[in-house]
Amino acid sequence: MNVSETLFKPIKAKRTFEEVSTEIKSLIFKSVLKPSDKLPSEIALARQFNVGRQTVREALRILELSGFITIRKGARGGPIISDTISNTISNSFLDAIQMKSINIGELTLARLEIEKVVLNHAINNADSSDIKDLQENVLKAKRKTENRFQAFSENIEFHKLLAEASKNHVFVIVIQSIMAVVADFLSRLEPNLEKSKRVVKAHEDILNAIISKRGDEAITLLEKHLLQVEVELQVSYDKLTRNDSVESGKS
Amino acid sequence: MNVSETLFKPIKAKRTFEEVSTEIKSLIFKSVLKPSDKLPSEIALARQFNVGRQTVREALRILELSGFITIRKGARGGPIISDTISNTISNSFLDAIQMKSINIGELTLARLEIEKVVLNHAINNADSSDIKDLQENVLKAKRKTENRFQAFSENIEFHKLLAEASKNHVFVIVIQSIMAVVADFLSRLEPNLEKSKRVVKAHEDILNAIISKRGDEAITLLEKHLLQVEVELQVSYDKLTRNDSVESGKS
DNA sequence: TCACATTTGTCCGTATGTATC
DNA sequence: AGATACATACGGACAAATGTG
Repeated sequence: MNVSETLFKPIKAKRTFEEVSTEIKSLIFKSVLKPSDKLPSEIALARQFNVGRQTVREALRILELSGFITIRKGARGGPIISDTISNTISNSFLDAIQMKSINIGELTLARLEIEKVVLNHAINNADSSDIKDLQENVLKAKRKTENRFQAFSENIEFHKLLAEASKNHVFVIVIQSIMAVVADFLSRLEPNLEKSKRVVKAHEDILNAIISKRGDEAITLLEKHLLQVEVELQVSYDKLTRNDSVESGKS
Repeated sequence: MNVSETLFKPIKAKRTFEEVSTEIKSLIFKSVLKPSDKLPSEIALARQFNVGRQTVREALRILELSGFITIRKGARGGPIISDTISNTISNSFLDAIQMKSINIGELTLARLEIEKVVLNHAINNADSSDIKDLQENVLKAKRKTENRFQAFSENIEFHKLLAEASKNHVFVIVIQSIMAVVADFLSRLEPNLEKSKRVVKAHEDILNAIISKRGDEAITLLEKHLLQVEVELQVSYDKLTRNDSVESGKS
């Protein structure tokens, strides 16, 4: 009868390591524990929570995978509160993408549509600080390519900075997740300086359009840019998957 | 060896439990292990990998949190390959949302923009099977509200079905993640049958517009629907956060 | 209903590798 | 270079849960 009560009550018996991890997690949410704070060692935590070390370890494993803490080994090491959690979502995203075996066209389509929306908001909401970040990003990427290095991470970062200029955290998280997938695709390809240069140029053009408030042009440029990337990605990827007998040797 | 690959993957695959978890994960990716397959017990895995049981447990913990396996206790229990991984992303999303303390307006704005895009693709790509799923969803929700029950999960599901009709897995994953956040917000509010009925009605109208190929109308209806939900959400939420000394009592 | 076997959950002791001082 | 502190990892043990006969 009382369906509504049981509906939201997980009858799941909580395991001790889950209680420990959620306890620590909630301390982080409440900002009692802040980024770069150091947690007690495993042994100390085990004593304080009155549980075994293995239990603590599994709790720490969860927090680590969820991106709340990083763990350093050695003296003065131990669990440390992380400042970012987003790369964890990206990892989950990557897993899901791999499970669904998503192809480049599908990825590009979704990316294009969502980034257009985000760019639109970025154009309207970007302040001088955002513009400065974007300019520095492009400049750094430019210098790198001029020195005959690829600007891989900078070119990924550009899109994250655009998302941040939209002033909407949800957009930021979504774009970060998608860019992780894009980066994963890109990382499998062989380096190509010319392509990297073209990307930097495209970013520069988009940024200039944003600065001079030519919103429609910025979106058109973004569209062209992403479709161009897709073509290059597709070509390289086909070449790669042709000899795709990638087997990890047994040991 | 292959330095170029390790350049962007300085992931320390050093720890033993990580090697174990990635090994099992890759078996899942290669479909050697399929959903509902049963993995050996911890002790058996420890023997086969020639590692300790603690190491196996930490590897299983990772796989469990990543959504690849579920674990049952007791005889004939053990780790089982899951068929879905998406709820994991949603959990990470929820964590990130909580960290950034995202508000309802921000969430609705992003949701609206992204869902409009997705709906657009759903209108163009939905086949008869998608329409049938959506119709059944609305029908089920309707019956539930007529029997004076809320159609909570059905109303969430409606938006996921819309995303699936877009025929783009990336959209599906993104929408699922966002809806997890929405569901989280909603679950904190007190049940309200009238609101649930209004939502079902809105879904029905949107679905009818899709069926009769009135794309623009469908989008307009969606827009109205989401904004209406936002208003209700905001009102209820303000009421809720007024007496917000929410403390989880120890038991 | 009642044992029984299986498997996870948890704790403890110990040993080793590693980073810091 | 040596001592210290910490994570990592192994093995043994028992409790709790759960399905089977």
